[in-house]
Amino acid sequence: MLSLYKLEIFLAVVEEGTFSGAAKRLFMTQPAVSQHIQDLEASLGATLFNRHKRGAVLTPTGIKLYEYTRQILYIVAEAENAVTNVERLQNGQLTLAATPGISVYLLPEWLGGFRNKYPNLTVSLQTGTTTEVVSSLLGRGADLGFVEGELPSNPNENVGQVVLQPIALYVVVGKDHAWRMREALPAALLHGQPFITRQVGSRTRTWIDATLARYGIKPHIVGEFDNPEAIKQAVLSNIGVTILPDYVVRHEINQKMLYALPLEDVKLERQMSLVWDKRQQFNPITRAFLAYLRGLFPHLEL
Amino acid sequence: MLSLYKLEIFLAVVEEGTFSGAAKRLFMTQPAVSQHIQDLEASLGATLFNRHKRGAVLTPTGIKLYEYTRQILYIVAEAENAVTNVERLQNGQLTLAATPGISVYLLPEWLGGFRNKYPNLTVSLQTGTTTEVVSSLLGRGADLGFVEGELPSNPNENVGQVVLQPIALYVVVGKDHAWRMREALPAALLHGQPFITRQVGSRTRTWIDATLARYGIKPHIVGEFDNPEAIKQAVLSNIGVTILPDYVVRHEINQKMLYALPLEDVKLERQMSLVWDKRQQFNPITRAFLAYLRGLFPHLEL
DNA sequence: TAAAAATACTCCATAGGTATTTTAT
DNA sequence: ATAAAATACCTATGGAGTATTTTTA
Repeated sequence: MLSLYKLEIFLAVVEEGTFSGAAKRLFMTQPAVSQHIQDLEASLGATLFNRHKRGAVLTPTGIKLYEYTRQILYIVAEAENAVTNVERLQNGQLTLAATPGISVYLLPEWLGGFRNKYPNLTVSLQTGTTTEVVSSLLGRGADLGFVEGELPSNPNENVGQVVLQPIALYVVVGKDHAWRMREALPAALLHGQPFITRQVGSRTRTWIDATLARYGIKPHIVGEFDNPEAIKQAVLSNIGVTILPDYVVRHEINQKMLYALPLEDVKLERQMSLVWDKRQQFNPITRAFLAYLRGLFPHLEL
Repeated sequence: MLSLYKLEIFLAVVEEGTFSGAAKRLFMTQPAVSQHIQDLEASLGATLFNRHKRGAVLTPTGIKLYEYTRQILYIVAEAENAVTNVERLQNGQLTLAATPGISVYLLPEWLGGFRNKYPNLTVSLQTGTTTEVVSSLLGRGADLGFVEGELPSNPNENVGQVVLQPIALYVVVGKDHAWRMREALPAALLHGQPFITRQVGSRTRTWIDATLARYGIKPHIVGEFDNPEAIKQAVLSNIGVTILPDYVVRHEINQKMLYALPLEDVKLERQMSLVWDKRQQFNPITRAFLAYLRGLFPHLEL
């Protein structure tokens, strides 16, 4: 008998174009994929792919099966959505991927409310760069992703994106810093300042560098870290100043341990977006999470 | 993830009304069925059946899943039909059920041609009474059935039937019998004759008894066997006469070892029918066999 | 020759069995 | 009391892994 699992693997091979690519997407090994496709071919008595050096090409029979497979997996997903009772699900899992700031400062709070509503579900959270978040989505590693700013430059047609909220960023200085009482700051003052920032390659770093460079400003980098928490600690230790989203330093500002100043002449604002894999339907748990998110972001129409 | 196998088991439970009934239909044990339904319920976080003394009753969620399941299994069957290459199938199996005469004298010949055309397929043949043939079909033990005469009196709405050909029956006598040279026989002569026939309970026995009784004829039963071959051997040994379909004794008549006479005043004719389980689609191999049968019985429109 | 797929093997998880207990009428 | 389902436990097959070879552009 045909099996949905084998059909999913078949679909992955079709979409990825190679057995090894499908294996990667499905987090399994290439021999396992080979085995399943061979099983399928044996149970149908037909060849599904012609194997070439640069990947696997569907035979006419394979094309027919592909059409049916899409229908079948679609209706199966619909059935699961219709009958899954998320509240009572004992072994359900939601996997989210997010960039470090969101992951550490925002998601835990949001998840608290969700976990409260659905105590049986397991929520797991992956932290990584925007690129890592996207590839986790496309590799089916994560159900939803949260990113700050733009997506990778080559826009991927398989990735859906919707803005959740703007993120205001501020220049953040320590409690003994000369600027601490200023209302706002002319951007030019940052030039040559001891500056703590994200590691090269991070999208946030690229964004800050580009934004300041547009005004001819180049701070003096004294520290590069891969997460906002480390940057905050460095500023607390008076190693230098930085630019961070408000939510990262909210607590320290209330405690008057840090001070956040807007720039007078440069608008420091990015967007926080929700991203997902457009190629597949949301599973019931993801849908429940989206419904919950709608409570936090009423404009969300997903 | 949902699995087609579990959905098939779910469907069987719905249709049979009890777990044990489903187990019987699927040729598995009741604990195995319980296990699968529990798995389904756990993976959906929902109860599918309310268990009562007299079987399992669908919950509202169960009803929804049942509707989807029918759709899903239907389209999966369609997909299999569309892409299965029967000729190349290495491990395909066709299971036929037939009553003893058909099974021994007709099917082997028909199957010869079929096996020749599809050498990779395994064909297996079950021999039993009409009732056994039908329950094998409904229990998914056999793909198609062949029966002589009518179906069991309580007509089963799940069983499809189509007549393949009429079966002419003759009085058969041994080579030393006084009647051997007659063209035809008045039925009355059978009264009190040493007669060999099928065992009580056989549909053929019932039919012969009823047909003769309608003319007030009651032969003297000297032998009861459960298959036509044994009856033929008994007639060859001059134990008595019998009534058999022509195809059973064709060879012996050519060899002048037996003689077949029609009755002058009673029409001895039954129908041979093909029967199947209307509740499910034919699988690809069964379809191939039906296509082949159409070559032998051109009027067959299945 | 290099990337992709197939093959060979080993190991473990799951599915199915038997035997038995629990449940509901 | 009895039929149905659940539970407990054991076994075996199938699916996945690693290591390696074969194929083909």
